[in-house]
Amino acid sequence: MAGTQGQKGGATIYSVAERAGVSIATVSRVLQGSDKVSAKTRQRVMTAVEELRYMPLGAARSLAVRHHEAHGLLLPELSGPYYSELLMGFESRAAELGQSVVLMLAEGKDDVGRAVRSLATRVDGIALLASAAIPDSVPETLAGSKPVVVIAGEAKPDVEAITTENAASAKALTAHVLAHGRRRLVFAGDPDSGPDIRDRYAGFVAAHEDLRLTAAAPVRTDLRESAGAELADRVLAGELTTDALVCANDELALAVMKRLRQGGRTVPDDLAVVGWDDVMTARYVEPGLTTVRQPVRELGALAAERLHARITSADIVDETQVLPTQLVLRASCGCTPDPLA
Amino acid sequence: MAGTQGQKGGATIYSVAERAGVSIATVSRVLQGSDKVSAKTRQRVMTAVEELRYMPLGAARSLAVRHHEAHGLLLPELSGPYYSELLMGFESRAAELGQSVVLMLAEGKDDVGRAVRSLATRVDGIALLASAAIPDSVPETLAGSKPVVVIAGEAKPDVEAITTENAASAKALTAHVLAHGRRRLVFAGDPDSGPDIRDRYAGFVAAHEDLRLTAAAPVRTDLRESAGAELADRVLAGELTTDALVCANDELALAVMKRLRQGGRTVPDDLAVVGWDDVMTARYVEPGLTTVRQPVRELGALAAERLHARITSADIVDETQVLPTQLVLRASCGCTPDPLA
DNA sequence: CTGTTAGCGCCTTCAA
DNA sequence: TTGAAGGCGCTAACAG
Repeated sequence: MAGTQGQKGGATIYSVAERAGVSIATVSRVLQGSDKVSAKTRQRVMTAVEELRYMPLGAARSLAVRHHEAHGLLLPELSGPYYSELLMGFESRAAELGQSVVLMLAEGKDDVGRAVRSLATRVDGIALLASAAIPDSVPETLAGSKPVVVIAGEAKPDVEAITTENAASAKALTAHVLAHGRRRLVFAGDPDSGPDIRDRYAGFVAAHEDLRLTAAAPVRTDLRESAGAELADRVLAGELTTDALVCANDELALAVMKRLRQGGRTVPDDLAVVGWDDVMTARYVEPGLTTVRQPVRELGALAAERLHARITSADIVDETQVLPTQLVLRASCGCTPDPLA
Repeated sequence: MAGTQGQKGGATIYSVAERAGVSIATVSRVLQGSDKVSAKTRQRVMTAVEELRYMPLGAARSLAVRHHEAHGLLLPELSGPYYSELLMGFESRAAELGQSVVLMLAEGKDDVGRAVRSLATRVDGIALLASAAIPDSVPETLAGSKPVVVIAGEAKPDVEAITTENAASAKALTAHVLAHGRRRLVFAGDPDSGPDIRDRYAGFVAAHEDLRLTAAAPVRTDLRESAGAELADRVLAGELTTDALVCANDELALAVMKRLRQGGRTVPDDLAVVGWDDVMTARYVEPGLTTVRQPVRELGALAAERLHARITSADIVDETQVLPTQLVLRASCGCTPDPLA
C-alpha cells in the first residue's frame, strides 16, 4: 500500500492500479505489453494511466530489471563536424536499440576521471573517443567493471576498438602530393595526440619510403585555427621551408591556407595544402581543399552497436574493426579543379 | 542481508560493508562525504571500495533520493555549428550543476512523442528546441508532469522559454542592406518553420516599413545546401528578380553564393547576400559573409540553468529571457572588406 | 560515531 | 487471467 498518493511526485504504479481496480502486477503487465491480460482489463488500466498522466519512473524500472538501458558516450568536445556526425550516428543507432544516450564532454572538466566514474554509475556501458583530452587511465579503469568501446583508438584487454582507416589513406594522399612533383612535404599535427594522427603520420612516412625519400619530422601543433595561423606565419617568415603542407585535419589546413593567401602566397602554386575530414568549408574555399573523407556517422553507429553487443551478450570481438576512408581530390594539392564541382 | 554477493552485477553497498566490517549506512555516509565518520572507519571503507572496485548503482540512488540527477535535451539533429554549440553550453552548465545529460535527437525517429515520453521517464526535466521537427504537442504533453524549457521558442503555461534576439537584429541587418541602396530584397526561409525565423522575417518587414517600402513575400525554403542551390538557380534563370538575398541562415546563404558565382554572378555587385549564425565558413569565403552572430553557447548554458532552477525550486520566470545578438558586417552585403579581417 | 530499519517504484516469480 | 509478496541497491531518519 505504498505510494498510493503520488500527488507530489506524480502518479505511481500503485495509484494507477488503485484507480483501475487491479493489482500493480496487472498494471505492469499492461505496460509491458504482455498478452496475458484481458482486453477489458487492459482498457481499464490504460484509461487510468491516461487520466493520471502516469509516467513510470525509469530509476525504479532500472533497479528492478538491473539494466540502465542507457549508453554512455564520452567525447573531448563538439566543435567541428566530426564529433557531431559521430554523435548523430551513435544516438541514432542507440535509439534503434532502445537505449538512451548519456553524453559527457571532457572539455572544461578538471577531473575527467571522477566525472566518468559518475557516468559509469548510470549507464550499462561506455563508448569513448581516444584523445589526448581523455587520459588512458579512463578506459583502463572502466574496463572490467563496465563494457567499454574506444573509437579511433586501440584495443586493450577488455576494451574493444573501432576506427577508420588512417595509415593507408594517408599514404595514398601523400603519394598523390609527391606525384605532383613536390619534394619538401611537411606534416602538421602531433602524432602523439592520438592513434589516428600517429597513423596518418606513419602513412606520410611510408609514402616517402616507397620513393626512397626521407620524410621530415612532423611539425607538432594542435589542430585549432590559431595554430594554423601560427604555422603559416612560420612559413611566411621563412622559418619553415616547404612546398606542400599535409595537415592532420581540415580546420588546420584551412586556417593555414587563409593566412598564406593573406601573406601573398598562392595555393597550390607556391605551396600545396591538404587536410583531413572533408568538412563543409573544404568545398567552399578557393581552391577547394584536397582531403580525406571518413565515414564518421557510420563509425558512431558502429560504436553504439558494438557497445550494445558487449552489454547484452559477452560478444567479444578481438580484431578492431576498421572502416574505409576515401580520398577527395580538389585543387589545393595541385590538381586541376573540376569545373563542375 | 541482501545482495551480499554481487559477483555478477558487480559489488554492492552490502558487499563493501561486509568487507569493511561496518554497516551499509556507514558505507553510504563515507561515499556521500559525510564528516561524521571516523577517519579510520572511512579508510577501511575506502579500501574495501577499491578492492572490490565498487561502483554504486545510479538507479538505486535515484530511486532513494527521488531524483534522476539528469537533464533531458531534445534537439532536431546536430548538423552545423548551431546545435553543437548549444549542446556544449548545455552539457557544460549541467555538469557544473551535477546533472548528467541525456540527449535525444528527433531526426530519424518516426514517433518523437513516444521517444520523448520514454526520455521523460529517466530525467528530472527536459529542454527542447522549438522546431518544426519537434511537434508542439511534445512540450504541451510534458508540461505539468515535468519541468520544460523551450529554446528559441515561445513561453506557454508551465513552459518557460529562452531565446536569442531575432526581430531587432533582423531589422538592423535588413536596414543595413537597404542603406546600401538595394531595393528588391528577398527573404529566403520559411517563417512557419519556427518562431525564430518568423521573427527574422518580421524584422525584415519592419525595416521596409520604416522606409515606407513594401517587403516582398518570403521565399519559403528549407535551410539546406541543396535548397540554396535551387534558389540560386531560380535567380540565374530569371524567375526571381532581386538585388539582395536575406537568407535565414548561413548555410543557405553560402550555398546560394557558391552557385551564383558558378553561374557568373558577382556578389555583392550583382547581388548582395547575407545570412544568419556566423558559421566558420562565413569568414573563409570570398567575399566574407555578412551575418548575425548569436550567443549560442550561452543559450545552451542558460537552458540548463533555467531547467535546473525549475527542477529544484518552483522558481518560475514569466518573461522569456532574450539573449542579445550581434551584427557581423563583412563584404557580401556591399561593405568594403576590412583588409585585416 | 555507528547500526537498524523502512521505504523509493517497479518487475517477476509463485499461487490461485 | 489475476493477485500477493519478495526483492533490486541505496538513502535517510531514528536510535543507540
